[in-house]
Amino acid sequence: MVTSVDSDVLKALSDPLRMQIVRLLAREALCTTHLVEETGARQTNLSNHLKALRDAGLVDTEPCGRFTYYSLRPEAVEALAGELAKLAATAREAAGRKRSC
Amino acid sequence: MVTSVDSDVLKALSDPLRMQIVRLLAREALCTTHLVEETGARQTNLSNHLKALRDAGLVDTEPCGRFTYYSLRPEAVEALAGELAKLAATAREAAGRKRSC
DNA sequence: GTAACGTATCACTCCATGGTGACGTCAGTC
DNA sequence: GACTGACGTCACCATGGAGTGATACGTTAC
Repeated sequence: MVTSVDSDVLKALSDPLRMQIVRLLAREALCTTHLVEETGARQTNLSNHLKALRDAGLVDTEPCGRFTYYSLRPEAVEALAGELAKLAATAREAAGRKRSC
Repeated sequence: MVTSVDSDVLKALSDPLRMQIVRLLAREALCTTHLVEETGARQTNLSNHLKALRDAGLVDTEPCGRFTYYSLRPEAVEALAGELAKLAATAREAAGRKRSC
């Protein structure tokens, strides 16, 4: 498929809390403790969501002593943005086309 | 919030069947019958998903006799793509920044 | 008029997923 | 060594959402 638009990434981003995490990580790398402060969510809950983001390839982890730094992977977000832009372009040039019933 | 990245739109796109519908509609306007043929899903099921896409502002409807044509709204997809690109850009320029523990 | 067709809505079941507490593990401090 | 704090994993429960059949509504054909 040409425009495969990774469904896993979209799913990972479709949760409001995960989206909030991604927005925070876009500004600077943070460790779980910071995210607990910023979001008000429980550590366990965050750990689950961070695992989901990791599995989707959206964030990188970097252990630092007993802390773990999380950072956003710009290329993953860019890839998704590109796919969507391509989809929109396709829709624009197909505007008006309709299959007859 | 600057990068508000509409969570509803992401949620609407995060379902594989809905993503498939969007991809089909990007190429040409289709009515439910066509989508039933293309996807193999039940009419009721499709109607539900189309409602979700309508509510998210991703598709337009155009009644045509007893048929209803659905078409993708490029601007909705473009808006999302733009937000994500902006997010990726923020992440790129913040690369290396980390909050100390 | 009635029949047939395309589509939307409702009520329901079932499954996936989010949130939580208990617990385990690893690193640093004493 | 023991203790504490930072994270991750597991098992459980509750909720949301997907899929479905029955049904209602509007339009076209007869």
